[in-house]
Amino acid sequence: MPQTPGPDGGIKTTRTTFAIVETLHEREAARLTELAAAVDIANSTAHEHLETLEGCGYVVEDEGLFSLSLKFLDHGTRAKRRYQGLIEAAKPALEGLIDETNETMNLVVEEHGEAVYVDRMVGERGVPTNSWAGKRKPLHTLAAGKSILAHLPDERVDEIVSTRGLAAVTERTITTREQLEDELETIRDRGVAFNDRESHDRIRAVGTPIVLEGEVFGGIAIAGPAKRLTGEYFRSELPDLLLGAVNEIELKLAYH
Amino acid sequence: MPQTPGPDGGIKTTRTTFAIVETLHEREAARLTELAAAVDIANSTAHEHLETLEGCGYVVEDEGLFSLSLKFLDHGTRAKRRYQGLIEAAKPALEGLIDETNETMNLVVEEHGEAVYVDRMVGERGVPTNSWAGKRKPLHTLAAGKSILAHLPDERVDEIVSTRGLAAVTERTITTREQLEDELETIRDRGVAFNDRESHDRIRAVGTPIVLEGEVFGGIAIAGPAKRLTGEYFRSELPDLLLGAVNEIELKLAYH
DNA sequence: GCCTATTTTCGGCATATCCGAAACTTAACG
DNA sequence: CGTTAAGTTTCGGATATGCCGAAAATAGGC
Repeated sequence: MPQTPGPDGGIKTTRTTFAIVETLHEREAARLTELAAAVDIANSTAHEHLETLEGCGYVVEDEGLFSLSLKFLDHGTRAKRRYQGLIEAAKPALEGLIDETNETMNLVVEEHGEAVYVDRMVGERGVPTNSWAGKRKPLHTLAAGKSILAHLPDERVDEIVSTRGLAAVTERTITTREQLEDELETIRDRGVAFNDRESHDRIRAVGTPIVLEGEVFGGIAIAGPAKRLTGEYFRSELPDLLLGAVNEIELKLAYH
Repeated sequence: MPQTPGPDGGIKTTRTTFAIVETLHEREAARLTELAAAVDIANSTAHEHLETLEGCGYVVEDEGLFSLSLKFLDHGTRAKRRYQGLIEAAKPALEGLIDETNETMNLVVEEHGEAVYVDRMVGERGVPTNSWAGKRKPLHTLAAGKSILAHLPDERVDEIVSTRGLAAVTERTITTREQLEDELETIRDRGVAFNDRESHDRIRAVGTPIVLEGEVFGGIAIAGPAKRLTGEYFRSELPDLLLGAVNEIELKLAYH
C-alpha cells in the first residue's frame, strides 16, 4: 500500500519535465542533444519539452544552451516563506553564536525525508562549503539532521530510512539501522548531535534540534574544519553555546 | 512565424503542471478542490497531478493542504548562480551606497522580458517593500528596469513591449510607446533613470544600468519613500552616488 | 565553399492523459 | 452516537496527445 507513487507511476509527462529540470540543475547549462541523451528521450521530444519550458518561462536559452530561469527563485523564495517564523526566531541567536565563535551556522529543516538548508551564516573563520539555501542532503549525515531524526516519531524515521536508505558519503557516515538507533538514543540523552567527518572528510559539526511541544521544527548546527573543532571546544564549549541559543530560539517561537 | 509558442501550444500536460505550481505560489497553500477549480481541471486530474508533484518532491502536503516545496529554492539558487559574477561585483558598491544613504538598494536583471530582482539590501531607513530575490515586475515600471530597456537593442525592446505590453500599475506608469521612447532617450542622455511613483504610489527610485562593451548586464537602483526622496537629494545627489557605484561595478566586471 | 553536427519540422501510432461517476474517507452537526 | 455533507480517492474507458523516427533545415568547422 504505497501512499505516494514510486519513481514511476503518476503522470509520465510531468516526470519527464522534471527530469529535464533536474538535469539542467546538475549541468548548469546544456545543449538539446546532451539533454535528450541524459534523460533518455528522442531529440524531438526534448525539443518540444524545452520549447514548452521556455514558453512557460522556466528555462532560458542562450545560443543553444539551456538553463534554469529565475522563476525557480521566485517560487523558492515563496516556499521558504513557510519557514519565515523559524528563520526570524533563529536569526538573532545565530548572529550571537557567530559573534562568540566566528564559525559557520546552519539552519536546517526536514522535507520529504531530506535535510534542507534554509539559512546559513558564515563567520570570519568560516570555510566555504558545498551548501546553500535550498541545498538538500541526507538527514543521517548531518549534525542538525541527526538531531531532527532523533525527535521525529519512530514510524516516520522508519519510513525515511526505508525510502532514502543510509548511504555513505564518507568513511564515517552511519550506514546501519543499529548504529543509527544508538546514535539517536545518545542524541536524545545529551541534547546535542555531533557530526565527526560524516558528511565531509574535513568537517566537524555540532547540532541541536528546535523542538516545541514535542514537535521538531528544524535544527541548527555549528560547522567548521575538523582541524580546529577539537577537544573541549568541540565536545563541550560549542554544545553549551548551542544549547543556549536553541533555548532562546524555542522561547521566541513559543511567544510567536 | 512565432518562435516561441504562445500561451497555448507546446506540451499541454506541462502547462497544466506549471499552472498548478503558479496557483500554489499565489495562494501559499491550497486544497485539492480549490486548485482544480482555479486551474479548471477535473478533481481527479488535479489529484493525479498533485500526487505526481509530491512524488517528484516539488509539492508538500500537510493535512490536505498543498504548498510548493523547497526544491524550488534549490533550483532557484542554482539559476541565480548564473549572475554570481554580477552580484559579487555589485556587492561592495551597494554596501557603500547603504553606508552613505541608508536607503534600499536593488540589483535587477532582465529575463524573458521582465525585470527580476536578484539581490537587495535594506538600509536602516529602508521601508519594507513587496520585492525579494526572484520577484518579477514589468521592466517599464522600474528605475533599474527602464535603465536596462534604454540599453537593449531596439528590436529587443520592440519584442518585449509587444509581448508584455505597457500595463499601468499606478497612475504615473508609462503606458504608451511614445512616452517610453522619449523616456529611454532621456535616460541614455543623462545616464540615470527616475521612477517617480510609477511602480508604487509612495515610492521613488533612481536607477542606472550596468553596461559592459555595449551589453547590459543588469541595473541597480536606490529606492525609498517618496516623502523623503525629493529635491536635490533625489534629482542630483543620489544620481551622482549611483553613477560612482556603477562605475566601480563596471570596472570590477571588466577585470573579471 | 563543402561537409559534419546539431536543431527543427512533420506525420502517424500507441499510449497515457483526462474526464465523469462512483466508492470511500473525513469532518460537522444535531 | 448516528446522520449528512463535503472533500478525496479509485476506476475504466474514449480521445486527445505525447512520443518517436526520419527527413528537412540550419549552423558551425575546416
